[in-house]
Amino acid sequence: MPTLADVGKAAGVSRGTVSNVFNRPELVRPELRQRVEAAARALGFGGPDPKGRLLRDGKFNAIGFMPPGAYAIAEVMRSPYGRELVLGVSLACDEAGTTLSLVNGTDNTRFASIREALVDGFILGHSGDIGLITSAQRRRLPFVILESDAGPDINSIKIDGRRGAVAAVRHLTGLGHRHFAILSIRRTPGPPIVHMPGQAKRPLLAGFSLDDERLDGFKQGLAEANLSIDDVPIIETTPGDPSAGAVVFDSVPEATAILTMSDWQAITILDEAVCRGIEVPGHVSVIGFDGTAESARTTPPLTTVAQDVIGKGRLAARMVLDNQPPRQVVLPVELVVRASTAAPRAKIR
Amino acid sequence: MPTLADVGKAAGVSRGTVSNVFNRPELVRPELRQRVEAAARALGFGGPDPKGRLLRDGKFNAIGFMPPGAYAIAEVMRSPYGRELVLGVSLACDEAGTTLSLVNGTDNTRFASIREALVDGFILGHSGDIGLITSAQRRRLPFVILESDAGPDINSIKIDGRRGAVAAVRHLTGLGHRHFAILSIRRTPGPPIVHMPGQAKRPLLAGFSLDDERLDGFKQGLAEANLSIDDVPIIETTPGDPSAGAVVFDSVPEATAILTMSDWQAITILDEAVCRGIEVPGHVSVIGFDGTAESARTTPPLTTVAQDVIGKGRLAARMVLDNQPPRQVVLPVELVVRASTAAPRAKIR
DNA sequence: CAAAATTCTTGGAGCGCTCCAAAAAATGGT
DNA sequence: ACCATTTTTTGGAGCGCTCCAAGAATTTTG
Repeated sequence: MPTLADVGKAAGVSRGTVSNVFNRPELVRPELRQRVEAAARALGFGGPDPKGRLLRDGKFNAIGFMPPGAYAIAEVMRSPYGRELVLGVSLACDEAGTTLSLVNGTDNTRFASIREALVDGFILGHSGDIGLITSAQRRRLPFVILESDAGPDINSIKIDGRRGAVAAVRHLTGLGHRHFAILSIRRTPGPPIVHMPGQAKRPLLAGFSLDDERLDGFKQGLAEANLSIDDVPIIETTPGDPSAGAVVFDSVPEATAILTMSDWQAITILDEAVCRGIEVPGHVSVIGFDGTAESARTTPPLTTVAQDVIGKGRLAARMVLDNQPPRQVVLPVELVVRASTAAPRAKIR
Repeated sequence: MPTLADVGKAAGVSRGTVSNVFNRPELVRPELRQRVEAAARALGFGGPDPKGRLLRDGKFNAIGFMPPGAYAIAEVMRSPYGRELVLGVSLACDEAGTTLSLVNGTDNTRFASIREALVDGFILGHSGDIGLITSAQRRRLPFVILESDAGPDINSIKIDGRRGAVAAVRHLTGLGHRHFAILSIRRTPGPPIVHMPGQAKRPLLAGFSLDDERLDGFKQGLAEANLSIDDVPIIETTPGDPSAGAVVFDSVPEATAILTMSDWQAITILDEAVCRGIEVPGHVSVIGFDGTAESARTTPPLTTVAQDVIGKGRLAARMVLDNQPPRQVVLPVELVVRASTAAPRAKIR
């Protein structure tokens, strides 16, 4: 690869002049400029290498997005929530003329990824791993963490998951439902885990504040209707796991209402329901979470606990870009009632 | 920001030793290592700055994705096609442990973006602008261009758009349709442009080979049924423009079949049809393009010219990552018949 | 036509790091 | 105690660039 100096030598000028030809052409005499340009072309020099400049002035002009938990970028792109989040971030990046780096990192390389990412700041998806946060702090770059409790010195944005979960349950108990199943999020790869009532070690408080809050909200909502979450089966599934629906219907056939933690999970249920000829909301009500665009397009359209995912992504990017003193933002949620929920039938299928 | 040298001074060791502490800790005596680590902590040094390393060994470990045409990243993320494409790319990036940079660039900054992007190679969305390609070549990094004719020295991947378009028309004419409307892609911002038959300057051969090929395929398909594309209204709309449907129904009320260039456009039509009480496929048949996941979830599910978008993205990333001699890949398409197309009713609404 | 003003070009310094050959320190063997 | 090994640490070189003060060339002015 030729460098500025090589071109300079070929054209009989100095490094600095060649740099000027490319960066401030108005500073160099037209005739000389042409000579330099010709030399550059002859050598196949395509302009100053950004690496050099980078070291000199130190801005990457990029922000990084690190997927939540231990997910890969592709898993984010697959999930309706993840896509809208990235869309929101990209909106802010577009405005700011910044590159958006989707930073990869498997479980064991996440720390290295944070240390090495070529970015001016980053957005961390939620994580139960406190180590990631200290790792991010060490880098001394502005960053924001999503859906995690991270204390007052750290930028964070989360939704009011508890309130959303309560609202979901109230809606359903108000409709007359008494038999629930909860679809919770499995945070490790693997098949669905079914926690039936009475079993030891139910997955409350697993360390992910996102999940814990919602579960806690479900608990509260159920309690308000004199129901105990301890009597409700909880199924942990990996987001997008297509077998989720089958497992739910097989292990909790008596449920008339299914609470989920994401639209994606709810959609999975809807798909399986179609396969089995189970009617939604006739036989069973399903409620999503997030209020993604997809939730409005399903058949039937999903009742869901909506949040402004795009706005959240955009805000996250802005916080990183603006680099103000740390804030902890809690975004509101709103129950959007559509057609996937209705009163239970007197007799169950 | 403290540097290796600062930490070294504080700990009474050399730059090189500090570097070793962070990169090859096994090389340095435990006791010394601890001293250095303590000094680093005291100074708030969070590890070697990646900028320095970068200049030294020159790999960004990232590939760039530059949106097609003059679109912003957010526009890519919004479109079903764009999302799947990025998903495919991210899949390959995950496997390779590479960062995916979504490179921003408005019309006037695209060249600069290519020149400056901190990537080891890139994927260019289709473009009518040959300048972009030379600009990319100058950078002398592996790159691939999507859906464009770029000659034999350049990596490119495209689908067989002509064949797909022909198949779409055949399907419809086979069903008995004789009255068409074509939804083509407007490549500049702005409202839909309606080209009625007989008007001058119809938008065939607009310079985007993607569009041109499909239009040409439509033409051929129509010709096979003794129909002329010159008699078919063509409406150019910006992808995702919600007014597209209204414009089509208003300006071509006699059409019994609507050909589009993307699922997204077709979905727009479906939405508008619902608003107007127009039945699909009862009153009008609609055919999509791309075969994205969304196309299977609409009501009714879309008949569409399907391609393997995810596979395309993945292949593109692989080509960049592998840096082999240039190839020109043409991917097959397949007409997926679903429920948005049917024989026209005898009498039009 | 020399001096002053202006325009253009130069090359040193330095960005922070890693590599590596060589020096220094520690260890081991006799 | 001494020399040969082995283990640790050192610091120069260099990655490619931009900035900038200073020097060179050119143009303007009196």
